[in-house]
Amino acid sequence: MAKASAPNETPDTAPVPPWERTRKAKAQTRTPLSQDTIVEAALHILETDGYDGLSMRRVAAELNTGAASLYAHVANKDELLKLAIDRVFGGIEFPEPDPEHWVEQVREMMRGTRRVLQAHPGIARAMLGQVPFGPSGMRIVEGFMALLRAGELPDRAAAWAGDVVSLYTVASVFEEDIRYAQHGDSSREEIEAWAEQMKAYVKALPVATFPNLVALADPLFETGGPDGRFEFGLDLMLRGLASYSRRNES
Amino acid sequence: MAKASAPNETPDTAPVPPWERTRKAKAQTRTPLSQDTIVEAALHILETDGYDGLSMRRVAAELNTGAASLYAHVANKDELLKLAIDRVFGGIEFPEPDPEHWVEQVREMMRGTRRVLQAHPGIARAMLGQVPFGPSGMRIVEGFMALLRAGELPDRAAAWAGDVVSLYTVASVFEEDIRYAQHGDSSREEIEAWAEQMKAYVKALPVATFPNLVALADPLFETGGPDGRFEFGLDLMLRGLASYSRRNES
DNA sequence: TCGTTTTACGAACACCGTTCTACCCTCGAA
DNA sequence: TTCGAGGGTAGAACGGTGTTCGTAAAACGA
Repeated sequence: MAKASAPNETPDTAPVPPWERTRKAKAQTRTPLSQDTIVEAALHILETDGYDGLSMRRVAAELNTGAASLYAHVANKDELLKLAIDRVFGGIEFPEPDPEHWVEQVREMMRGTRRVLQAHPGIARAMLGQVPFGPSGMRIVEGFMALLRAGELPDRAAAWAGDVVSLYTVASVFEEDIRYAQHGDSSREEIEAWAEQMKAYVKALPVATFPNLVALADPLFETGGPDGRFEFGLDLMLRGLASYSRRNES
Repeated sequence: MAKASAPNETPDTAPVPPWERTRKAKAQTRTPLSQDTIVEAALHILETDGYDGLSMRRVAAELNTGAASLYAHVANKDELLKLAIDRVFGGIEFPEPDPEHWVEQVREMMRGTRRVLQAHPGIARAMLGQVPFGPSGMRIVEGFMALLRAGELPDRAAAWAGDVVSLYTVASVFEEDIRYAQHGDSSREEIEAWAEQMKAYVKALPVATFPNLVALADPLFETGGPDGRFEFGLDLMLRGLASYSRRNES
């Protein structure tokens, strides 16, 4: 189809002369990169390979291009992560504030946030320390502030609750990501066997030295389902928050 | 003093022949590496260069040796981090449990933990996802469990509180580490100017779209001192915990 | 002293983020 | 239509990472 074959598309009879510069054969049609496609590729890699699997070269390979090409669309890896985060924020939902049920609404929002983060392993790591100034991030923070204010918390309590409750939520997912990355190769049975081993180890500790650890071995290693611990910690925070509410909802 | 000079200690007159294998000049006496010295070097680097500054080559350079030498003493970087964590745990203190004041005791222990972690930037990152099975870690967890049980919490609440309260504490320090790493080159004035800029940006948002953000701009960007937000979140958790206590301490 | 084991360590491997340079393509002006 | 500017692509290279391999040197014990 080409009017004139490019040098490295020489007919089969003669190989490319070695003095010619190496240049990858052109795709038939050039589908230009864009920030969107790069972010989507990054999110896909996060899901399949986790945070440690995300490299610029990996993203470029996913898009069948070279790593250097990405830099025409994103300033650096950090910016790519920020864009990915804002994309993820777009999946978080929040309700219209209902002052009678603000505590449950905050709870549900954090549950939903957690689920969205869990769908993108590694994104929690990138989120820690980031100020959510992207368009979706601002929307989420506004929605969260609205719920907290519906609870008639003092302004400072509402503002800071946004920080600490979301820190806890993100950190909780991040810790799970780490755990998953450490054990991703193991089967569920292997992980459970390992946990049983740890529990047996704790139960066998000398009671004189570790009376409380031994006594709490069972609940310490009780999983409580996928959300057990997260829900408990969130509940602690919400109980504490409720005690600040002028609505006295507790 | 040497009976026979090693090849690369040829007298000044003749340089070492280039075909001879390169080998670093021997130190006069061989001070052997040890796990301890490696861990100490790692902790020192964490303090001066942060988590991102910690590489095996950097540790080796600190000890005037080659990175490969470290692997005779630690299995890998991950093990080095675990050892460093347990060293840090050794600096955490906890009181003898006093049932009348268990809430304040937990608060103080978390404050102390936070200070110890802050003294080793980056160690918080390494701690997330780790089960503290080193000798110091077990001691700390036992001490923490003792405080929680002094509060007559249900067993599950005590066990899980250990997880979620320490997760929050470690995450809080980790987030600060990230923030510091992002702004470590900036002066205090520059950081404050940047924060003022962000506040002005938020205040100037359209009120129709972001009524709650605009209304909370001041407290959102109020620092509350170095521990303000951490203390607030910890307080929420402790209030929530107290509501579970059979002592009804709240 | 000698053989074996342990420790040390350079080179190399397979990766990383990013920059530099050259090439290619598109578009607008002359 | 041609030419030049600008933007995008992408390989090579730079300076880095954790780790392994193979070898030299030191330490240890018979």
